[in-house]
Amino acid sequence: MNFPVFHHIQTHLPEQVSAHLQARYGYDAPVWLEQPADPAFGELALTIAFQLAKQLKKAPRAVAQELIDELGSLPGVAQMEIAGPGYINIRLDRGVYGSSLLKPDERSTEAAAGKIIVEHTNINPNKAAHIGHLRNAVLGDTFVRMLRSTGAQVEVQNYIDNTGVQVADVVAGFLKLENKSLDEVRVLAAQPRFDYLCWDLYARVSQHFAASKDDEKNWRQEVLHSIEEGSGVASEMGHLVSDAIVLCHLATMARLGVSYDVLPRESEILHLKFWATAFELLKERNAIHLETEGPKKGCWVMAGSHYSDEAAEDDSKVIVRSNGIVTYVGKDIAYQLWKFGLLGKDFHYHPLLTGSNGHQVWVSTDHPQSSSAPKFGGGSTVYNVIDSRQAYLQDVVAAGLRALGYIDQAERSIHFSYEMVALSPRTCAELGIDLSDSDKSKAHVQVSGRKGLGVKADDLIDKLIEKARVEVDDRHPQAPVAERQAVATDIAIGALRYFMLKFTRNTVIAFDMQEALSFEGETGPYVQYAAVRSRNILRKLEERGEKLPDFAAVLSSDAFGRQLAQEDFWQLTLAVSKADAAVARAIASGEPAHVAKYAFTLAQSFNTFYHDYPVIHETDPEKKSFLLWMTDYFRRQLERTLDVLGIRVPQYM
RNA sequence: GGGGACGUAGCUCAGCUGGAUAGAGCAUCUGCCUUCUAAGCAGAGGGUCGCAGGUUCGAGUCCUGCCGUCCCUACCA
Repeated sequence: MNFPVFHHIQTHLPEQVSAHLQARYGYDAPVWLEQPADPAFGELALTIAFQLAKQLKKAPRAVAQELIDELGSLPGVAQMEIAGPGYINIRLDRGVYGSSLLKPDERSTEAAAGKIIVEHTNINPNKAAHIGHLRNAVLGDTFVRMLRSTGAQVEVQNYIDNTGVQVADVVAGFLKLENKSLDEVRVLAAQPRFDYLCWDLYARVSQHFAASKDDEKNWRQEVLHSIEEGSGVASEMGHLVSDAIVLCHLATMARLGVSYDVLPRESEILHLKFWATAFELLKERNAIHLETEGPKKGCWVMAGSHYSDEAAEDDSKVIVRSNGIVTYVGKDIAYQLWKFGLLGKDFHYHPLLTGSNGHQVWVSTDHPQSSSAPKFGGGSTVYNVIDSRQAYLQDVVAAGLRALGYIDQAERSIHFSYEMVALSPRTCAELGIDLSDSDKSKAHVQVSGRKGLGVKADDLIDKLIEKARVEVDDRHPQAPVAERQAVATDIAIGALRYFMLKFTRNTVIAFDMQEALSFEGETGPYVQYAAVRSRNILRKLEERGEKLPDFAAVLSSDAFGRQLAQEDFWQLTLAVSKADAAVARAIASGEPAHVAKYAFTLAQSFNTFYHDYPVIHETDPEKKSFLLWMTDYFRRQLERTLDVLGIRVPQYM
């Protein structure tokens, strides 16, 4: 028998019950265990008697009784009892449960189902990152951490659209509005916060083009063409700008502990003819067709029936424009094919930079390199972390795979969607943003790069650190400055990451500065504080010349039975042991918010425990050992869970 | 017009495949720092789960209709 940690019980107990039902009644539906609302009802509950009662035409309570009698004793279970109209409440053996927690963590050995690719961040490299991008990166990075914590093999990709209109517009701005030469831009790009400069320039260019005449729009097209073809001054400047801004973005994300394995770039998708290859495939297998009449005459389009059951007959998505230029979706289909290893082509790579943790980031190039990069792409499942507004385009991409006959891969192309981050009216006012009357009446206001409307990621991080620093200085005026700054940074990042994770994905966040700057209540710092406190107890113990006992030697199953007979100890232990179950559930539902929620309730449990039991001053030896074990167990689980959330535990708080 | 998401406490949000008395945080109010740090703890008030039907032993959760909010519906990305 395996040891009965909660997650294990929750997954294996139903299997045993299910097997029994199959053998006894020929009943074949899945069996689920529930967690009763009231802890007094036990740890787990079966509601299967209700369904079974209907089939057997017996009273639910009678069926429940029959089940209890026939199931006999199950491992780790102390007793089962009937409650209410026919619930079967399950009480676990507390002594066995507690002592099983002393055994070292056993990593799940579930068969690795191939490589999982997670694509996230994907910021247009033409301006500074804003809070919306932070939500994307933090969600993606946390999901990656969740998957990796279960032993899965995960590759993180950050797609760089370095040849699109957004980069082109900034280049147009430098050339046309600013009359800058290549060398002048090169100097600017080497300066700090070049991304801020481009943020402002992009907003100005967008306003300019919005009000401009047609001849200027033609000129704008020329810049875009030059960049797509990869020749001319505009193209060179495009690379200069986008390469510099990518580095800005990586630096911003590194502040949050977000890193990547590989940066596939659009310029290589074009120059290495990924699209040309995909185009041939799509034509060959009739996934797209050439429109011969109507408004889309001369375009290669995908019929609406490929990507939507609801599509009208004339619905179609343009993949190649009548001027021969492929759309973004077309390039994305080629990219998605490559991710699954279905394109028959690969990028060349060169090392871009090495993170502070020694992690190597690679970027695509179009020329063979001497250095040997790992094998990228060829995943078995692909998660694209992209905001929900692009659901339609993601459907088209998956439909492309399906139309090519890659049904399984289309199924495994998962749009990990999330709602946008908007701004609260109050925060807009604080930022000095003038709102139109229609915006003023709304609950939140959309950020807009074109309007330069938004909160820059680095500004927010700076502000958070500043605020945290005030609190740290207040509490630890004697500590070295560098140390206080490091602590303030950990707290600020913890607050930010937690804030981005506490909402479920399809909730629109109305970003409010005041709310985001809070360090109390359901926040990252609250959880960090619990972890710090647990460490403090153990540190204080050492300062007193004591050390942690050998728990396995001191705490027998009987000892656990005695201590866990106390109801609050039992409830706390249960709560702490549910970390794996929480992560498993969060992966199944695709909701990192569930892990955040668990971390918070875990911290709440610890703070209650901390308040109620002075661990170090306990005089009863067995109880003291137990309390120390609880403290240490809390600490480990808090640290593990925070690690999954990408939140560091500060030295002190 | 078509497609999608949402509507839960004053505010911001959870609510796991339909289960037992609908939960947090913030805000408001009342207590608790000579104790392992009060970024904390204990407690109080606050709900026709948008409205109306339906399915079910059981509905915040599933179905239908209505009302309201938001997003998408480009030869932009």
